[in-house]
Amino acid sequence: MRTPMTEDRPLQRTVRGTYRHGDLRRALLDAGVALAREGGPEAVVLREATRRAGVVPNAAYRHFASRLALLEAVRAAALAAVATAMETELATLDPLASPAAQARAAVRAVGTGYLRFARSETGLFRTAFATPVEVGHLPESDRAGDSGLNPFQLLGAALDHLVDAGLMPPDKRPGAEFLAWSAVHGMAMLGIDGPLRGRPLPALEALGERLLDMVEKGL
Amino acid sequence: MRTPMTEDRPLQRTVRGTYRHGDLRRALLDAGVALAREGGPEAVVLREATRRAGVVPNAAYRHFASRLALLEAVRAAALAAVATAMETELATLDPLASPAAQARAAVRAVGTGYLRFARSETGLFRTAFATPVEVGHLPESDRAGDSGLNPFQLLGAALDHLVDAGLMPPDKRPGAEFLAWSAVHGMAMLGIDGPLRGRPLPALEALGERLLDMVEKGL
DNA sequence: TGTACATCAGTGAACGCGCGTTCACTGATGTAC
DNA sequence: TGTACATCAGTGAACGCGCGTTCACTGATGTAC
Repeated sequence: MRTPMTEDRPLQRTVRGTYRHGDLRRALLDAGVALAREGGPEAVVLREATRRAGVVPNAAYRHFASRLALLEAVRAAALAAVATAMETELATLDPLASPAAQARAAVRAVGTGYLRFARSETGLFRTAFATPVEVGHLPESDRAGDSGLNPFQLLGAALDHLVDAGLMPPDKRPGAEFLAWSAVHGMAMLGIDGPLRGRPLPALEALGERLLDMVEKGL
Repeated sequence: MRTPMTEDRPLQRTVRGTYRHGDLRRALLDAGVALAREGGPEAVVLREATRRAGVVPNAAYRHFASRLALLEAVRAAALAAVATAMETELATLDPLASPAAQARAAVRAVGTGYLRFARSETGLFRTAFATPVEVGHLPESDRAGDSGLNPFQLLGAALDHLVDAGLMPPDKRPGAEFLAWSAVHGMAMLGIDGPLRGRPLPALEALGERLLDMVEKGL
């Protein structure tokens, strides 16, 4: 039942050789992200992270004040990963299209990136958005992608372009990100927890497109 | 930190007097529901349920095969509560309105019921919809409200009426419940976990209305 | 109507588990002289 | 360039916790005769 990764880590302690680890903070964070990827936020277990880093459990306390502090750092990394997924989707857009077409496509790309990430990186997605607690605040940049924007800001920017292109009345703009986000977030969650779980990918993609149609028309 | 409820329950064991409990299954289920109400699915802890029922921990195994079986029963009860909330909202509708107006209002009522339930009974809502595992299957009726329909079926029925009233093209009907549900579910979740948490109630109600506008227009 | 007995709901005691966290320590590093 | 020493990253051992679950039991109930 143990993964190979878990299994051979104890060796690493021996393998390390040096008393100092080098960059334990980084190693713990990486291990935490891997755990989140595999099992969501509740899988981010301090002792397991130290095991994977090849270090004694309490060594973690040199770098994180508590399990929650580690989780919060992992969460920021997960948010950054979502932002990157969105940016990847945005990068596929046709730069030659009209501004209006680009604006619409950007909103869709942001939504598609979100949905795809939720599907392919469910554990990280849940860590980013379905973590009950939210405590310490880290530098905002920890949650951002390459563009320096976090997922929420990327959506906001796309909606701004929609207004700029005359495709959305400015008076509808305030709060619109919550409407678009709700739709997409809900579908993502229904695919994880709910009635959409386990549906074939093409069906999910098609449903996602219809959802984005609805949002576009409804905004 | 202990609630009064937790505190004085040990007395109940003494108070009971009888060796047989009477209806322990019911008592455990009620306790489980209370726990879910207070803290969501992860708060449904077998030992605590038995404590509240005034009984020794392993007594639960006469009535539930495992902690998960209890959780599943609680989950069904939570789903039934959501259905009831929807039905309550549906009952406020004007029966004199035109069929078309009624159909539209019914869809909104279902959505509003869902959103309000998520807000007022967050723990039960999370238990109903954000429970990671889903194992044993109970009688479908355990998940239903007074009408005998579960939340999903209530939404489906409302959408059917929309088609009947000529407000929705029949070819758009298949899968439409997933679109509507996504929107509403997403907003519910953003209000629990996400950026909408803690917003003032009027703002949330207004956002909910706008979301339902979007769904109506977009479907 | 009274008694013997099977049934089974609830008891008592114990298990192993992995967790987060605290303590006093030891050993490597790098800085001040 | 060489040595003394402060710093602090990682160690070792232990804690208390509450959990789900198993076992062999005991006591009340209701059914068969």
